[in-house]
Amino acid sequence: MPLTHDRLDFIQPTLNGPSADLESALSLAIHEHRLLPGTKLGEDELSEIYGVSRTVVRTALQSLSHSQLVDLKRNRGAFVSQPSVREAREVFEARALLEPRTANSAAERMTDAALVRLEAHIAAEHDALESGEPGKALRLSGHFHIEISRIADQATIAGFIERLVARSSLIIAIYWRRQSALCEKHAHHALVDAFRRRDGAEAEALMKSHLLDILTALDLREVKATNGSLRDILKP
Amino acid sequence: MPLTHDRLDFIQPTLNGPSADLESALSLAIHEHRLLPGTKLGEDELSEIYGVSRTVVRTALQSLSHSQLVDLKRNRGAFVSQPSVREAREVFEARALLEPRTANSAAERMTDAALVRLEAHIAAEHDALESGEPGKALRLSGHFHIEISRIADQATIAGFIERLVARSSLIIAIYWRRQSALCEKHAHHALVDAFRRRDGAEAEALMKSHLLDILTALDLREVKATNGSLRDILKP
DNA sequence: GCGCACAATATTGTATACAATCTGCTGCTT
DNA sequence: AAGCAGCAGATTGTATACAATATTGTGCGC
Repeated sequence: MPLTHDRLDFIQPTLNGPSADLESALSLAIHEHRLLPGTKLGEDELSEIYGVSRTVVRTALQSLSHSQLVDLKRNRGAFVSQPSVREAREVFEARALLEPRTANSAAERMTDAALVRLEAHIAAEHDALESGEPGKALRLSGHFHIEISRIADQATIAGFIERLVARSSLIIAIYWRRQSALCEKHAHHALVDAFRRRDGAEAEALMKSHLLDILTALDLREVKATNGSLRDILKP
Repeated sequence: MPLTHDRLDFIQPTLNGPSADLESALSLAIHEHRLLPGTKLGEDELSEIYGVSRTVVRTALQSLSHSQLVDLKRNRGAFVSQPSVREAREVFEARALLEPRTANSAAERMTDAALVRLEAHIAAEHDALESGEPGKALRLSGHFHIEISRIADQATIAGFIERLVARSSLIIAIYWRRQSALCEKHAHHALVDAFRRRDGAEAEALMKSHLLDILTALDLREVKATNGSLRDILKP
């Protein structure tokens, strides 16, 4: 029986060294919107907090910058990324291109075990919402998409989707409009239903409209109250 | 009048520090098949060759590992990646998914300046072949695809394609069968012709068959004379 | 002679020290 | 008072030293 998807799903404990742990911790915080776009991530600061040397902090930050979660500016430091409106649109265009087809493939290759995993995943999302952890719920709902892409069994494309989901989390942090409630629960449930019926076409359509729903719930106008970084939005 | 595309097109001189330079140099060598998959990249070795400290070597290697050009094994070292047959198929499936549509977009947004760039690019490929630099020609022909994706003006997808092209270079290094000549010249020329006519549908079709041509010219069977790494192909 | 254990060597991982660069302030000049 | 020069502080970039780990070589026992 699968565990509820907790942080263990994100963090693979110390096998790749301390820097991977720190990277996971920061990634988690960003995905849960505890670290907001624009926040500066000082090296000394982090090295003190986590009790490691700047060397490993540096490694982790570089890694995060490659996955586009943080922006590394030479001689200036590391900042949580702030995708522009343009990038936001591009990310969701790319997702609309990749994910529906991937959902279709996933439906074809769906196994009972995978179905159970997805259902447990949705349950965990629900629990997180109930227990007043919206950040965790948001992270899980993003991870739901990653889980699907993995079931589709195309590691390369799954990797791209993982990047896109990560970037989407930042986009949501910046451009989400408060009034529209984040009710992915229904959409995810409908997807699982389609998967259960191995209905690829339906899953594809559902995923497509689901992504569109998210996109239209965004308020894609420049600079929503940037905290932290400053000056970068005024420069050119 | 655009310069012939030389290494300057790959290397943006020291603005991001020595590690970016080293990364570019290694990336270039890998793309030109002077460094073959499986080759070990020792840190001391590189630091001596390029006259920099291991710190910057390390940074460069990490960067390359994130773009999947090198494989970083904890406590073992860095090796030029060796994509498996399965990965090879996935990469070309992903390319078949992304690039034809991207070529279509590129045709729509094609400008005269961009056309000139592409033509110069093909000329450079030709020159490289003529002057007995097949590695350089191969690298350029890969970069041709990246150039197109940039013209399509979708940075996110262009980034994905760049990764795929890089990985394709490794795949070709491993699985290319000698007998089939690499005659991309004709395909690239046909693509430019379609672009010149702003014929998106034609460009899309051409790109699709072009990718298929490359894929079918590969000999996708496990382990073609792996040099270097060993043991990893015998382990499980 | 073969196989295993242990030591020697080499290579990577981490921490720390020093250098380079940027930021922000002070105080002078106009 | 506004603006610029230059200095002080802080932060990042780089190099080096040390620790941990894996690989290789040697010798002992069988």
